[in-house]
Amino acid sequence: MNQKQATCQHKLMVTRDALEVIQGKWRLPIVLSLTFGDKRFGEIQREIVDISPKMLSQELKALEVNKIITRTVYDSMPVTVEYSLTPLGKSMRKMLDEILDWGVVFRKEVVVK
Amino acid sequence: MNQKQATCQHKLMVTRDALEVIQGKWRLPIVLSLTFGDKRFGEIQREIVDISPKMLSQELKALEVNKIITRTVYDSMPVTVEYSLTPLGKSMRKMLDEILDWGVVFRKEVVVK
DNA sequence: CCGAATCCTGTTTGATACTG
DNA sequence: CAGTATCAAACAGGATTCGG
Repeated sequence: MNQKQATCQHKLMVTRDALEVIQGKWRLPIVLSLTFGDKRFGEIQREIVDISPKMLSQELKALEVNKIITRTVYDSMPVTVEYSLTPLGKSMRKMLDEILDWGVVFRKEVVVK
Repeated sequence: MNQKQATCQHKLMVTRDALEVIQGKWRLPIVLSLTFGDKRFGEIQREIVDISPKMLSQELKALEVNKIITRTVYDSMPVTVEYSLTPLGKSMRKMLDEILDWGVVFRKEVVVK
């Protein structure tokens, strides 16, 4: 399936595409947090402790543009906004798991040593 | 093994560790390029077309510090410097594959559409 | 050939305060 | 609650020059 065109050049291209979404300090943490269930703005902010509302808002927008998450406004009083993963967002699961697994290895080998 | 402490908070921590290495425009591409075999500075530069020598040098150093790659100098004339993945670097393979796989999906769903 | 050193710029990120 | 506005700081990245 993806073993045709598996040249270094081709892989470099795909990596760049993926990096556009993955990149930055906050996007992966946000996606990760949403894998635990739909959340509201404030909930995410409380979970990712040191993110500013500005960054959160900005990164959520970027993720929405890239079709990773959806934003739903409930016209209650006060307004409630919920964020949830799209199918594409959910498809990041395996990747996320591998990153996590490697993070554990890296932590053991380098961070704590 | 990693299902104890698999809370959202714990995962967020590990993600941050991994992100420190993964982050930036060039690190993953560099590591990817080295999965195809040991390479010299110039070879990497020719493969990752639009990287400047400064960035390449800088990112190679960072990867070395994090024990992802090793730098070997051969005292030939002129000097030759070879970069290769450490075992830790090689352990990124699965993660890299998943990122690649997801990159393909993302490209199909968003980039080209 | 393999970089190091310097300088410079624009983008990213952050702190803080404020609004519907 | 769910953001926006503003201003400042940090950093990534590029251009150029230089050396062993």
